[in-house]
Amino acid sequence: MNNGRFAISVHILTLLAVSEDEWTSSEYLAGSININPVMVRKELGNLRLRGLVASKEGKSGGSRLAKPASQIFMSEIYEAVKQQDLLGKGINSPNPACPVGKKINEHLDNLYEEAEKTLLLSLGKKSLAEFAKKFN
Amino acid sequence: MNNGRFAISVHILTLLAVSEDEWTSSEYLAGSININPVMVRKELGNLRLRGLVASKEGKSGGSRLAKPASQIFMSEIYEAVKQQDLLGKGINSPNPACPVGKKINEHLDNLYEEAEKTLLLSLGKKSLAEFAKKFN
DNA sequence: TTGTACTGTAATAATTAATGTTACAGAATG
DNA sequence: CATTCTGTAACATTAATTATTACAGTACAA
Repeated sequence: MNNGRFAISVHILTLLAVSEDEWTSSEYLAGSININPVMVRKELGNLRLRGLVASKEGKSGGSRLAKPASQIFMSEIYEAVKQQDLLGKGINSPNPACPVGKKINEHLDNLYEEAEKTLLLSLGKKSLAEFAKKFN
Repeated sequence: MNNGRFAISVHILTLLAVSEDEWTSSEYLAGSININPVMVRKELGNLRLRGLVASKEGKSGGSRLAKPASQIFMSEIYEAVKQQDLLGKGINSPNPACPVGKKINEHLDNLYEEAEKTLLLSLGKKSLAEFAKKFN
């Protein structure tokens, strides 16, 4: 899982939650996170795809939450950002001639899947609204 | 967290669990995992440090579990391998002039810590013995 | 006592992944 | 119709991961 992007996405969404009904520019978001605006736009693109934010092009455009912060959960952000599995799915190419090598990826995948379920359960209890409240 | 190394460590330990009372060479382990023996030795070094394996130098040397597979848990392996935190601690340097930027790392850290606790709880339920049994 | 089969580890190289940057087309506003 | 935004491609840079070579040291066994 890509940990840096999770932090960036939460940061973006928190800023949007704090000024929930304004269109915020990528430039402004980038300023708070201290990264390049293009990185922010890329991340916004992903969050948009996931239905977490909406963006408006053109002058006085920007981005805002696509739904109330109370209806966005950390598990959604986690899933939006992750591309790979938590502990790494089938990275190695173990020796198929070895009884352990032959089957290990399958069994590891099972293990990862279960662990991830637990993690999502935990993250699913925390809403963005709750998180953003800490910054008042 | 370094996902590839987790897979490698579990693989190594599973092989050692399967032939629990033999000294297994890094060459053999590397053959099943399909990576370089030196990588295996590095990983063994780490596992040794954590008290999970014992190694013997010299001819007819090798490695074996330092305690019964039934007393080794996936959470231990996870902790042995991880160096960084699950979702990535304080990677960015957010703008301290922004009320959100100023405090976000602290709040993210809290979130990560809790999530990781849950994960460890889940991984702590699975022993290496249980896992290795799947390969019979 | 010496050859052999191992480990341990340093140094370095190669590869891959993550992050950052520049550039510019297109949209909406005022 | 100039301005201020977004969206995205293409590319550059940096960092992390993984692999390799090399060799000293240890233990066994003939």
